Amino acid sequence: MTPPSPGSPPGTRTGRPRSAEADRAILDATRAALVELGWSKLTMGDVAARAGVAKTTLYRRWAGKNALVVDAVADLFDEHLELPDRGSLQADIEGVVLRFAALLDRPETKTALMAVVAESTRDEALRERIRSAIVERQKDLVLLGRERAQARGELPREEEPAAAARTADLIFDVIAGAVVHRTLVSAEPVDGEWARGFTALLIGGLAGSSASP
Amino acid sequence: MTPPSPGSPPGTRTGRPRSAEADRAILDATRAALVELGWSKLTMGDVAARAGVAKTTLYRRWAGKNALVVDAVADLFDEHLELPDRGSLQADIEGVVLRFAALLDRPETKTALMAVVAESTRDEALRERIRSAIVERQKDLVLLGRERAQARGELPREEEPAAAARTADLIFDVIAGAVVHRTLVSAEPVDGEWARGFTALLIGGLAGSSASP
DNA sequence: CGTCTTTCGCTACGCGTCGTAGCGTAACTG
DNA sequence: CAGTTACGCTACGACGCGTAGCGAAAGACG
Repeated sequence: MTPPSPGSPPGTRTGRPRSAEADRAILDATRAALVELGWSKLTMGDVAARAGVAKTTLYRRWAGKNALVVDAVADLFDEHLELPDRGSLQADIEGVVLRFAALLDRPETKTALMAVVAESTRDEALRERIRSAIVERQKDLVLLGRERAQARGELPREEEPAAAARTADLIFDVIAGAVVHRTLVSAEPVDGEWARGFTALLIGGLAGSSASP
Repeated sequence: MTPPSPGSPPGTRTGRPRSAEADRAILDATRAALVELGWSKLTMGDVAARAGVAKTTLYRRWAGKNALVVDAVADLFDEHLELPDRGSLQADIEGVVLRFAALLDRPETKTALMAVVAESTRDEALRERIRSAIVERQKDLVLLGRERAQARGELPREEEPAAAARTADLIFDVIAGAVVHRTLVSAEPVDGEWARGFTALLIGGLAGSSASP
């Protein structure tokens, strides 16, 4: 019924294998449809037609629009997973901010990310999927930058693991939240100037000197 | 055809007036439906049935789901528009953070806010409506707290208006963005402890002492 | 009071999307 | 070769959308 036989190498199934090309075509078509139509007007039938596959094929692989779009945009977040060491905390934060902003600036992600996050408030599985496929990867960049700063002595190390984790969560919420809010709610560009001002605020705080070059 | 006569007091039209009670019933029904069904499963027909009005009445007043939901949640944001002076910048920021968090914690706003923001990426009029009805009011609270802190001498005044506006925008994006991200993406509660840690970070910056009481 | 104007509830409709069922065919395994 | 799974295709019922048309109700105005 399900596996060919218990004990055979997992991933090796009998029968016709799924077309990897179809997968790629569907995800590409989904991103194209997001650009042209946006989240709300994207339909499964349209994606199927663009990808050159039958609508039933989509439903065999994804439960619906939510899951499909999450996978489609998650692909974009796979591309930039390295953070070059720019030598200072200030430069590293600016780098991760600008990189995250570049991803959010794409029309596919703009319209899709907030929509799936909105859906995730009522779908725990979807939230977990978003978390592992998108959020956690961005968070790793932030953690990496923090680690480097601590190695340089720019930031204090926290010994207690729980407190360190809380601080890391806080920093990530601040960075990601600010970039998302600036881009999607305020609808203003995250450019180099904004990144510099934000980084200065994050490092020095409100009490620090006003951020003017 | 359109106005009774050019020159008559605007807002005074002949004919049967619109029922204010129906307006209230519809918005109440919309919020109730958001709680029970969430954004994606909310339908105009269902809202009309809950409100005890005909579906056509909804369409006479709102263009569609987006506009209706924006007005429904905007009502919630009208309730808390004062910020008691707690005497210090730290306490004022914690106050505004907790207040904003309390609004976001409602199930109606959780599911609706991100959805309409997502739609607004493709609808300029909708974005403007969100901005004036929701975002700008929260921003005023932040500006008020900043003004008080400057009066107390806790924060420096910026003389150049353009720079001051940029800084204000930045601070607001950081505060609102962090709270939204914590609540909706990380899906963790914004409680007093988090508010204290966030405020300490915002005021003192990463370079400041680790925020441990 | 009667007339005019606008809103209201109601019914009915065409349209598009959803998600699934059923079938014959294609691809791969042993 | 037989067995198994994926695929394309068609068709279908269900449902929400947004609108049209109607008679009745509720105020404004003379």
